[in-house]
Parts: sequence; C-alpha cells; structure tokens
Amino acid sequence: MVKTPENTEEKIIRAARKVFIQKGMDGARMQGIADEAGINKSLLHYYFRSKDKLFSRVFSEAFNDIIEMSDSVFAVAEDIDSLLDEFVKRYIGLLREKPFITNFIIHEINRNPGCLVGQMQNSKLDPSRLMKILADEKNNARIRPVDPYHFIVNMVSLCVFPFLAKPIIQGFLLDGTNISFDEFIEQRPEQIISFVKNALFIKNTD
Amino acid sequence: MVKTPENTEEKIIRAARKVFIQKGMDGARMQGIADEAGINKSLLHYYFRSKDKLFSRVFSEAFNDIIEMSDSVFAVAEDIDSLLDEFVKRYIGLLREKPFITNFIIHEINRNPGCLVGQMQNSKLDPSRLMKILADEKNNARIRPVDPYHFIVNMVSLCVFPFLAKPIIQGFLLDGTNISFDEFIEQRPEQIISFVKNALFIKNTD
DNA sequence: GTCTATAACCGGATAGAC
DNA sequence: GTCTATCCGGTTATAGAC
Repeated sequence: MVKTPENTEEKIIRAARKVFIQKGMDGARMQGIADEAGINKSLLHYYFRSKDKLFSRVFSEAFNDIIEMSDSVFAVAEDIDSLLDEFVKRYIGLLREKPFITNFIIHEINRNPGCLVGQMQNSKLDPSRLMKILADEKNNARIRPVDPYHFIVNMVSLCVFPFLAKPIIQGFLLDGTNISFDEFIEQRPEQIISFVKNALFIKNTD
Repeated sequence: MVKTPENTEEKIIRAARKVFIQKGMDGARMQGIADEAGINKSLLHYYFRSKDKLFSRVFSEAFNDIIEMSDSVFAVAEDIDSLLDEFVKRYIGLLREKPFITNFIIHEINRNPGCLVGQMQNSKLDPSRLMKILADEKNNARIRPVDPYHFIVNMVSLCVFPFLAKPIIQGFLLDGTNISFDEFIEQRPEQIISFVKNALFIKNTD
C-alpha cells in the first residue's frame, strides 16, 4: 500500500473528523482542528468557508458509510441466517474500522434530528426486504413469530451500543478482568449471532 | 400530590436539566437556561458560581438515578427470571420517565469518560451478584452457557439503545406505519424479555 | 435575593501581505 | 496557497445598586 503524501485538504478532513468526533460540533474549535492538522487556522476557512460546512462534509461522509453498508446487506440477503450473519459481521467490522461513526451520529442525533432523518429518507436504504424475509421464515415455521420492527432494533442495538458504551465497558465492567475491550469486541459477532439465533429459531441450530 | 411552589434553585435545576440535555454542555447557554427558568442570568451564578458547577450538579443527579436503579435490581434478584424481569421493566420504566438520561450520559461519555467511570467505581454498584446467578443457573442446566459480560451488555443494549435512536426509529423505521414511538416503547419490555428468555433458556418457557 | 450594567474573554471569520 | 494580524459578535462571569 503506497502512501501518497496527504494534501492539505485531506489533512484537514482527517483532523476535523478526529476533533469533531471527540468534541462534537459545539465543543470542537477551529483552532483545535488546525493544530491537529498542523496548519494555519485561516486555511480551514480557505478550504471550507465555515465551520458548519466543514462539519457537514465530515458528517455526511461518515453517515454515508453506515447507510451504504446497511443497504448492501439488505440487498443481498437471501434468508434469515445469511442476513443475520452478514449484518452483524459487516456492521461490527465497519465500526471496528471506524469506531468514531457511532459517537458522531449519536452526538448529532439530538442536535439536528431532522437533517439526519432526511439523509436516511433520501438514501435508497429500504428495510422492506428484511421484513419480507422475516415474514417468509415465519410462514415456514422456522422461526418464532417476531415483531420485525423490534427485531431490527434488537440487531442494531446489540451491534452498536457496545461501541457507544466503550468507556463504561472498558473502565467498569471489564475492569479487573484480563479481557481488553478489543478482545470483547472481537468476540461480539459470534456472541450476537448465537444469541439471536437461539432467540429466533424454533429448533436449536447449534 | 400537593405541589409546593418551586423556589429559585429548583427552577434553575429543572431548566438546566432541560437545556443541558437538549444541547449538551457545550451547546447550552447560560442565557438559555435563565430564560427557561424565567429568571435573570446573574442568578445562575449567584446560586451555582459557574456553568461547570451547574452542569456537574445536574449530571450527577441524573447519573445517580441510573446507578441506584441498577443497584437495587442487582441487590434483590434471586434467579435469572426475576432479574431479567425486574431489570428490563425498571430500566425502561426509568427511561420512559426520564428519557433525557440516556442522551445525557452518552453526550458526556466522550467529553469526560474518566469522570463518569469514576462515579461508577465510587458507587456501590456491583454486578458480581448477577454473575453468580448466571453461573448457578448454568450449573443447573436451566440456561445455555453464556458469557456473563456479553449477557449484561446485551440486556443493557436492548433497553437503552432505542431511546438513543429515537429520532431514527420514529422518523425512519416507524415512518409510514401506524405505530408511534411511545407505543413501540410500551411494547419493548415484553419484547425484550421474551427475546432474551428464548435466547437463554434451554427449555422453551413460553 | 434579584436586578442592570459591564468587564473579560473566546472563537469564528475576514483582510491583506507574501 | 499559506501566513499574520485583526475584527466582531457572542458568552461567561462579576460589580454594584436596590
């Protein structure tokens, strides 16, 4: 992997991402972003006009990652097994790679819920395929009758929440054990998958 | 329930809670809190010296609610059924009553993780009783072998996350259905309990 | 205890030299 | 494109009258 030297714009984006995630839109300082990028504060305005515009840019990029990933999973899933497997592994894979995304979204979900929901509605993201799979499997009597909305929320909750609660899991729950947070997260996909399968399938499948 | 007229300090706390929750520490403005309380901005400083101190006061009170509730559940639980039942119902009950708590904590979890973890460690909160119950039930072969850390995280995730994701659940997932977010949350306890029981128990208990 | 006025500071944004 | 210097609005915090 050859690393081309980062140009200023890239440096700014990377620095902005880091600072905005940690501090949120309101807590972030343009000076802090400039320092992080190792450039002059004025350059931020030269490249992105305003703090708001810089934030929007960074935020939509992050949010888009989530949308595209979810969409790709929903699009290819054939049955509940593959859907669950794909969804959990990809979701957690993405969050491990870019753990900032969760904080980012939750940080801003209250500040500007309308914008976020708008971005979701404008995306092609469509859970109806998942709904259909659940309905089919239920008709085949492979799975217990589950409310599809609660089921989706369950899956997402189990994947996302640990990243949000990282400081508590790390500093309190796992404190004094020999398990690191990274190890915990590494175990998560199989833990979630077996948990959900047991909850879902009428016949034990393990 | 006789309502004694609120004194200024109480008015401030209530207003501060509302504003801090909505905007976070950084986004909140002392003027905004004063307006919300219907008092003069200087009075905030008269009663609480600084924005930081006011915030700390409001935050620890909210956080304490969570700690005490969790603790009381852990303390009384006898077996896994009662623990699950108590935990889910009380947790969601608390969050319905004070939905701001989740946002509050998540909002600040990154801003100051050390402080939050410190507060937890200083509390008497102790999950070891829950660990013991899980181990006992596993020995009795009533439940599948589960990792206790993942199990706790699962329970909390399923309870808390929906409140965090409210705007998305309301504005996207349930959009176009005739289910309101409140109805969704009302269904949650029994949904979670049956989901977790199915995942957990070797014999089907419904 | 409550108010008005103002100090002191900070941070986003711009002007203009290089 | 990049830097220095500066403006200007907004925000916390205090002083002091009532």
